[in-house]
Amino acid sequence: MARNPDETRFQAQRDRVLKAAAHCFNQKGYSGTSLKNVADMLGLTDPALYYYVRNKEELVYLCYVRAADVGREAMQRAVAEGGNGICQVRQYLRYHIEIMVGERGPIAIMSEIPSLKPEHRDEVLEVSRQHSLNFEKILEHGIADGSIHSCDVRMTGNAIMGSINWIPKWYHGDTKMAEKIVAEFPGVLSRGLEKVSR
Amino acid sequence: MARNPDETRFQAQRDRVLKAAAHCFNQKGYSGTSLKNVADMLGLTDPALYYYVRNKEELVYLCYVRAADVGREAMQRAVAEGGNGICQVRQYLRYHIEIMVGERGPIAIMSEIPSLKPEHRDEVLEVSRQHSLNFEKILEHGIADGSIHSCDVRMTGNAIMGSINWIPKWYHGDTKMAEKIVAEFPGVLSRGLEKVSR
DNA sequence: GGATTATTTTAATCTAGATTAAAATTTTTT
DNA sequence: AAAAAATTTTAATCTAGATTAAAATAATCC
Repeated sequence: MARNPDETRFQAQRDRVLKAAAHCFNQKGYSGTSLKNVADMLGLTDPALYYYVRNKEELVYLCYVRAADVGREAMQRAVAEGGNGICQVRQYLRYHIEIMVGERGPIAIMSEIPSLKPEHRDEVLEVSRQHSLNFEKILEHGIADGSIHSCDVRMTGNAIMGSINWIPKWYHGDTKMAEKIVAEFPGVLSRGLEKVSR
Repeated sequence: MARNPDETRFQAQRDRVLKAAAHCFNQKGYSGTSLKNVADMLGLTDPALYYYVRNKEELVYLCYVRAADVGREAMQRAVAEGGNGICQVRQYLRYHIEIMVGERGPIAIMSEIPSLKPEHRDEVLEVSRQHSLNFEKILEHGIADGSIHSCDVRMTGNAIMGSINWIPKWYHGDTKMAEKIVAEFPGVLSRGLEKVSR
């Protein structure tokens, strides 16, 4: 029962489980996906999943942690690169979206946070709140440096995050489409922020 | 068992059921809400709901039909008013959002379409596809009349719809917030579309 | 190649919550 | 105010799908 000291194989397989689960949750909805559905995608039988997660709740939780990590990573990269506010926004959007529609995907939509057990729910909510705050900071930074139009950063952040969060609802792994999304979305979402002479 | 000839009372109560259900689904997620949760909100007991809907699947279905109606209604109003493309977009956004955060709300997020039975699923998908197409038409109209920046209407539409669809995830009925959303969102979402001299 | 550990399976449980049936209550009608 | 219709309740079922237990297979280690 104790896991392999070098956890590489276990971790890799667990990651495959999480991706399969994210795919199912995004496509069929949470209630619509049984553990059997997830197992089938991997050529396994449902009880095998319990080798990788304690239960279904933890499966969802881990999917969400993974989703949160992706967002944080994208934002950190963008901020680390520096540049003015609008530039950081664009880079963040680009990185986040690239990951979502790329190899690392699918990333789970956080639709069922309330179904998580309290500790998990609080953790995920906190992380995602923090993510929003960090995005708002970039916006404020951009307003201060004159690259972003003065705006309500809370509402603007909510609007942009909503767009991103919803992507997995309509993007289903078509690579042709993926390129288009990566090419178009950052622009579409950031154009309204740019400060321009009118 | 036969319903009252003037269905007004029945319909009104059923509408209350649908609103309560939408609220629960949005807050607790679909799997996280039992019929008892919905019934509790109305001071009823779960089997009472079966007087208004055939089963849980139909409850979800009706919530989605209601959500779709709201979107269609908002768009029809906006289009009927005429004006150039950007103006219609703004009006549509305003109307749709006003309804979502107003008295008619909460409106269910369509997160569980795949869980619907085939006929219902197909119908809801078709209606929502049509809604997207209609929005794209407005965008094209705006591009043609010079009020909207040339853009990929599919991606732009997806972005804006995503923002709107996600609203119920973070808006939980605070009226102060509702005013802010109505005041800010249409602008935030449409600003990037405006054709401006750069 | 035998022993130990890791992974998966088959075969049972177990349970929340959806659903149904029948009875009770409330409302409306005349 | 009795009868009929509408609405809701209480008390059982019924079931899909999550979970557990024990056994079987596969991989790794010495």
